Parts: sequence; C-alpha cells; structure tokens
Amino acid sequence: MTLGMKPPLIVIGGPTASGKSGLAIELAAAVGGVVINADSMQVYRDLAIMTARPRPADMARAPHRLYGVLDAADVCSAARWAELARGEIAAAGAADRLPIVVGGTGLYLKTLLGGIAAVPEIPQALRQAARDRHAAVGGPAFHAELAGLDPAAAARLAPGDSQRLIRAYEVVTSTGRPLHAWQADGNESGPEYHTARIILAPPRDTLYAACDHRFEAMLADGALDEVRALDARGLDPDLPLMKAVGVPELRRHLAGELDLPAAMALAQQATRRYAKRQGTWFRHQIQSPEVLITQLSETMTGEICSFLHEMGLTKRN
RNA sequence: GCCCAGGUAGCUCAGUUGGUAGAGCAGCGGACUGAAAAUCCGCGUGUCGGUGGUUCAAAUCCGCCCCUGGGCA
Repeated sequence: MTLGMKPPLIVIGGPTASGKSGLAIELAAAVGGVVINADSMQVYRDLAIMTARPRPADMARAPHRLYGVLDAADVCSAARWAELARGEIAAAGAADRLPIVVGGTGLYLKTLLGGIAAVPEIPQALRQAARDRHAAVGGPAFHAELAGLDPAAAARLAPGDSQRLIRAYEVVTSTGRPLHAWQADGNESGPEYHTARIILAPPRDTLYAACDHRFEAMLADGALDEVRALDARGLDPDLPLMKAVGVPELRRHLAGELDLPAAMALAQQATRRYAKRQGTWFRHQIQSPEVLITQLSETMTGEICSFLHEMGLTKRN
C-alpha cells in the first residue's frame, strides 16, 4: 500500500432481503475481497438461519468476518462493532485484500463512516440499572425523572421512546454530563478510507415479495429449531437477539399462542416493516452514494467491478 | 323463481330524526449519535354497488337493475 493513500473500502447497505450478501460475495470472489458483516443480528452466534447469515457454501467462496462472533447473551453496540470492523478492515489491507463491509444496520455503517460521540463506556451494571428503573416506574415517570437530570434530552425525546430515554439517563448518571454535551464535542472517528458506498434500493413490491419468500424459506431450513434452541437457553427476552425479526413471533408459536401460519404471517409483516424502515434510513442518512442500485439484483457484479476499478479501489478487474 | 339479510377505505365494520363519512387492523410518510432486526413520531388513503327520482341538500327516503350470503321452492 502506498504511503499516504487512504485504504480502500467497499460498503454495501440496503434493506433486508435486497441481495446485499449475495452481491458482497460475488464482488469478493471477483476482486479478492474479505466480506465483513455490518448486521447487528448476524454478529450473534445462535441464529444463523433466522438472521439470514450467508450459508457455509457461500462463506467458502471468500473470507467472511464478524459473523456469529458474539454469544446471544452478549450485547453489541454501534461503537463496539465499529471498532471490530476497523480491525478487520486493517487486517484485510495487511493481507492485500479488499474489505467489503456489508449489512443493513444503518447506525453501524454511519458509525464506521462518520464516527460517534466519545462517551466513555458505561458499565453494564449501570446500564441495567437504568433499564430496571425505566421498567419499575414506567415511561412517563421515567421521562419526568430524566427531565430533572437532562432537561434538553427530555424535551427532545417522546415519553414513549424508551430506548433513547434510557440511553440519555445512563449517560448523564454515569458520566455526569448530558448526552448532548458529549455529542457537541464532535465524533470520535477512526481512520479515513477511500470508500465506495453501494446502496441497494429495490422497488417496494419486489422487496416485500422477497421478504415474504425468504421467511418461508427460513422455516423450511429449520428456523423453528434454531429458535427453539435459543428459547431453551432462557435468556432475558429484552436481549437484542431475542428481539430479532421473527423471533418473538416464533416464540409465541412455540409457547402455543399462535399456530404456525399465523406466526409466519406476523413475522413476514414484521420483516416488511423493518425493510421499510431501513429504506427510509438509507434514503435520508446516506446521501449520494457512489453506486445506487434500484433493482433486486446480484447480477451487476461486472458493472460494479468496472466502476470500482475506475475509482481506483481495485487492482484487477 | 320467491322471501330474507347485506353491498361504505386494502380488510372487518360504524354511520343517530336526510346536512357530501369514521373506527380498528392493514398501509403510507418521517425521525434516528453506544442493545438500531431496536425505539419512537405523524398521516384517512373513499365514484358510500349502479342508475333514475323526491329534496335547497341523499350513504341515509322511493323505484328499477346488478352482485354476495342464507332460506323456501
């Protein structure tokens, strides 16, 4: 690598079931790349099928990193993931391979690309205490309490926005400074990359059909057994992986609350809604990507390779 | 063929004594700085089956027609 040149990086984002993983594998195989996961659920080990992790046969076609590396009892975060990802990007560069970061977790990608406020890591016990407090007093009272500790955050957040209320609460109680003060300091970001961002944005109808079809395929592949095994661990239902799309629905089926067709229909709906939210995120948060693909396709590898070559990101074509 | 009961939003339905319509679900739009597949915020999107009447005014009253259930033949 030439001194002074920013290391190359490919980032692929888009809604679930839009064909990101397939595209990443094709690109990686074509240019000699490493696929690095940027999906908040695929980082966990327990649910390979339910979280649509690449299959072993696909993973054999190119090196894959950060898939299934954390236990379901563990908690990832945007900052934690970004740190891991930077490590993998550096390792790929050292191995003279092109890093291809792919995933649908917009916040993770944004953190990698733009950094995040340098709030000190908050001990898990304190974070849990904040959550417990919220559960104990309820949303409105918690919101009122926060107003006493961090009026700006309370004013900005809806009383129902539990996740952000809890975050604001834990930051101010743990660090003594309100969240916006940390944010005003600017973002802590890692090294700069020479980046090509590829965003997939297929038409709504096509995407929804793909979501529906894929969930059916997951069930056929044994998703229910996976969820049963996870269920048997008796983990806190608030843990991230326990809230992955489809997991609550299938657990309700396992508990006898829903028949399978009903659980499937609800899970498919949840998937569609998730895909819609992701679309909104990428549309508004990732401005003017280098490549925008408005179809459901993994067959554009050739064109994309040429483009990446023109950008000076690849050595061969 | 006759007798009932219905045709109102994508679906299930509400709609008082006539004043151009509203709920739930679905859907759509948006926000997003450390659990983000999370967590929230906002928004009725409509030839009231069709067509003629009555009326200042019809989803609402009257006639005819069409469609869907159920019953009797």
